[in-house]
Amino acid sequence: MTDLTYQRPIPALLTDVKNAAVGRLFARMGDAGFGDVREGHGCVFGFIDMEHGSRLTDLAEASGFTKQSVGEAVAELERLGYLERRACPDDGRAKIIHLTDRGREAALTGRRIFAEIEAEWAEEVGAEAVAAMRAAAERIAELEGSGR
Amino acid sequence: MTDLTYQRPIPALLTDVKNAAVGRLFARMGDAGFGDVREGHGCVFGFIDMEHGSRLTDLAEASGFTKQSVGEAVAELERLGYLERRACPDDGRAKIIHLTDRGREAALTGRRIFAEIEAEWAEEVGAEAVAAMRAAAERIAELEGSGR
DNA sequence: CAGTTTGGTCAGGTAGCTTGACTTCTTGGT
DNA sequence: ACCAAGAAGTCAAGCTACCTGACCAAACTG
Repeated sequence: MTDLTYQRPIPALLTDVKNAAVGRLFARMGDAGFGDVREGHGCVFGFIDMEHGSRLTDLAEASGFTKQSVGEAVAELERLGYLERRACPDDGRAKIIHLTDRGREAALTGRRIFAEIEAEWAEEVGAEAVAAMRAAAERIAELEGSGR
Repeated sequence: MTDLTYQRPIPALLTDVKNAAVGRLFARMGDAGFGDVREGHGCVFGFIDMEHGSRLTDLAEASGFTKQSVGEAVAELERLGYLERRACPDDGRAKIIHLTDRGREAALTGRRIFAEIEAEWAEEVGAEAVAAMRAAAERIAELEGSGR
């Protein structure tokens, strides 16, 4: 703290900010009546096609997790009433994962809360700063992602 | 990707950027001959007093992990030759954790690599953008940290 | 209509943390 | 001077969120 030349390591810094966001998110999800949604469910809520549903494989591909991991999240969310799995009419192997009404409500609530969090950060440290952080992060993530 | 109104969730975004940094860090640590250093060792390297050493409890406090977790990292790093635990002259319960020469070398190498990574990002997306990202992240982390 | 690929599931394993219980030593009140 | 309370560190056990590997059934491919 007293060493002016010391730069906080970037992973620790980003993790702190992430945890701050996650903490706020789930606190408010709980307040909104979605206390049973966990962080690991993000691979579903974050990537599912809210209109037409998605396949497990596509959620796995998009989220970067394995089919098994996403499958477990889906199974739990189905048990909790956020999802339904329906047979795919075009492919006897596949199932289409659909949000239920409650699931749609939860997904929209989550998005709303994320927007709120960024808005609050904007009040606290300046809108330009938050926008700049997001923009830089998006560009870096994109660059690194394409290099994989 | 095609939905222009969709904002990538901030935790996923920050995690991607963090993982990009971590990936580069450990690849280069390996190249530099420190292939046995793992991410979990950051709670030591990131917070240890390089001159006078640190106590386990202080590392735990500073890093935000439990004493047990930090203790395990310290034990492993001691086995690997990066640290030494010496009895504390002022307190018979405590031990002072010191970096060995090799440990100091590793710590400095890590810091150098972090600086390199940010410099590379600066080339790719602009120095102002990276600086803005860091500045915003630091302010947010500080605000959230103080509210705990 | 065989051979390969793909969607999804089942089983088992592991890394990286946690909480809880404990020992040893220090500290502060009386 | 003593004893209660607290702090430093360790041991044991457990949990969570992932992973890899093996597999089945259905679908494409020639």
